[in-house]
Amino acid sequence: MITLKELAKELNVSVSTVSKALNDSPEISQQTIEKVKKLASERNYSPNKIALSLKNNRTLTIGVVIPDILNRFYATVLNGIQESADRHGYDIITFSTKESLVKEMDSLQILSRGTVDGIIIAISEETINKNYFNHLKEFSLKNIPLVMFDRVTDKINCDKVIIDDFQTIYNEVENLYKKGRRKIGFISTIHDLNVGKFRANGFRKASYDLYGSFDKNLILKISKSDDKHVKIKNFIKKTGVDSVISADIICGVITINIARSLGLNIPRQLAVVGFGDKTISDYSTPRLSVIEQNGNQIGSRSVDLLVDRMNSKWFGLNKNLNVFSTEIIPTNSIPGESKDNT
Amino acid sequence: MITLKELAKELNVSVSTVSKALNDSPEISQQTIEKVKKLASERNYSPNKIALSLKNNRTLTIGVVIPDILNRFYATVLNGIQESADRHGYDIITFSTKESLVKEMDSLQILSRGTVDGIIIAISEETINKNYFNHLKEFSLKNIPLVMFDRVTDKINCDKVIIDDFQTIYNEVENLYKKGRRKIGFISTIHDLNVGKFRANGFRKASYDLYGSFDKNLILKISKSDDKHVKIKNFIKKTGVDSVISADIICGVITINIARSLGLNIPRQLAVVGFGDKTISDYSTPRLSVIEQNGNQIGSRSVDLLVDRMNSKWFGLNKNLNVFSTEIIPTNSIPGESKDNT
DNA sequence: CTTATTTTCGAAAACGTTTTCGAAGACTTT
DNA sequence: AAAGTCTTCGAAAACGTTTTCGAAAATAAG
Repeated sequence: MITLKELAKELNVSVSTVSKALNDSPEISQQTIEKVKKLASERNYSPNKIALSLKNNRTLTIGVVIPDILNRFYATVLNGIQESADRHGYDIITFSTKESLVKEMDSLQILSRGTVDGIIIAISEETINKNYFNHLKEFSLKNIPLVMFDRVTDKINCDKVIIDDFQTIYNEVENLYKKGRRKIGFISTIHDLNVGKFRANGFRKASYDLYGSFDKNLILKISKSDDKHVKIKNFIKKTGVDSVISADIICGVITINIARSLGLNIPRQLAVVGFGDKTISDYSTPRLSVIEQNGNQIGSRSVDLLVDRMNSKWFGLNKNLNVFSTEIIPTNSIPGESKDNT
Repeated sequence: MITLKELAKELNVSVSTVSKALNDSPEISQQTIEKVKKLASERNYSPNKIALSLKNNRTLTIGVVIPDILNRFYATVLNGIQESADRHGYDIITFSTKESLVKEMDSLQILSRGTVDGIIIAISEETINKNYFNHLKEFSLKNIPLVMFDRVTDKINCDKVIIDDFQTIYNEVENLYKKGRRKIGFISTIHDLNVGKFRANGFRKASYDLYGSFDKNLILKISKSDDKHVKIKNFIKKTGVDSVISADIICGVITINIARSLGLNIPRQLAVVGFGDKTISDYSTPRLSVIEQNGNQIGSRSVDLLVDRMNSKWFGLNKNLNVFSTEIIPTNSIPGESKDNT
């Protein structure tokens, strides 16, 4: 790493001259500017980012905290964050909390030590369950901009980016109903998460609105220790559903496979649709129709909101810093062959 | 962000006293140490990481450059890197190059500006194809430790972590042969990558060794624009294979689905095994038997090697800095029901 | 030829730490 | 009481930048 000082010594000028020359300051003569730039490029000098950060009190780095990087949805969001951060000239430093509150607190602690200009976070499952948010509140105090996505909480005042879980499922139920489905089932492995509850509520409300009643046997809750294959098979056989909505990524595919091994025709005898992403649908024959949460867009919008807020913090745009927005990203319906396409 | 200076002013002592007190220096009396620590914890002071980095010429940060974060294998490696870096007290800053040489160069350029102590990288597809590695060579010159994994090249001298693609496939062919399979097929969507070639070579060599000959029709190369379902279906029908090895993650699952829709019994009439990871096997019925590249371990070992090298650079352990090691991580065979288990 | 103005550069401070070294005060030892 | 030894602290430098301000040199004006 070559420094300004070394360049200066070699050229017999002062450090300040070198700095100004490289920044095309009018204080410096064209002649020396060229001389300096020539040597700088020979030695391929580029300014030390750490020193700049210290001087400017800006790191041009965003901290990202997600519950699990192996979860494809969060990987997609991270991808969107990367792209957008890149566009805005920010680097990102990532933490994966493994759904643990302690790890989340540790990560935030590290990030609060001056390494980042702002933070994007989806809180962990444990954090939600324990209803503990003090570690997040401190950021508001420290005046470090914060954006939450997907896993959010009312307890914290900040910009948020979410999808409308309730409405999405509601619409999907309605959709299936319109196609003549009269026994719609709902499978979920995430009923203890907020988003899981919202989705289940959407299902429940739609059932009431459409049928005038709601049969709770049509909801299948699967926990981590359960054997998914067995529970789903029993569910299909016992309830005799003619369609199934899966609240999570994997169960949709499994349902298709099981239904076929039970000799059911898809989608004629059983329509299947589930949350997921495009690639997942490749894993089943016929391809699963998926409701896609646009992870890339969620990530990208989170960065936009964060950058906005950081800018108004530094450059004092006339924005009211106490008004926070919650942005709802629409879901996409990706048609496969596992339900009736119009 | 409260600073030493502010604490010092409030306590009417010098900055150096505060610093020493917080670090339990014997120069400072117990009395003032306690006084300082009390106020520091009240204000929950923690030292600014940027300032420390500048002072110590150490950032305690590792740069990670991967081809695509949406590729589950790389996400898994990243996960392993995270965990191990965490254990060693390092943060990580990530770049996803989208298989682009330019993005790779940009990322490395940023990382060379003093933000990281070392770099872990899997080079992009374009980089391999264009055979261009100058941007990597500069790091050896700048004396920034570098570790490559998975996508590596002989052109660069550094520590490397890989799996033995050739031998893994070779063994798998042998395995199937021992179970009585006599028409073993090989499906690949990655034949233009190094690892893809190694795997194909393993297949070819094993065929020669076992059959004494090699039928090139038993290799199916699928490119990005192809319809996987169609090509695989034709392949199965035309060749009449009794077993299939998939060189990539997804084709194994698809093959199972297609075979079943063709009425083939799995594994009796067609055994299927493919590269992938545990979770992927859930997507098929019967569950796919997978050859798992231990991404977590690859990531974790990469960090270990890097930390070793950084330590010997700073603390000058007697290690010879010009001797580099290449570590081979074994693959795991995760039994599903899609091939004959012993 | 003197004075005013511009051009061109350098010294120093600042960002937040840690560390070296010197100094003042307290306490021991004769 | 004088000299020596600890104990306890502060000033200053350093890490690599940028920026402010002042000064010297060069040019222009009188």
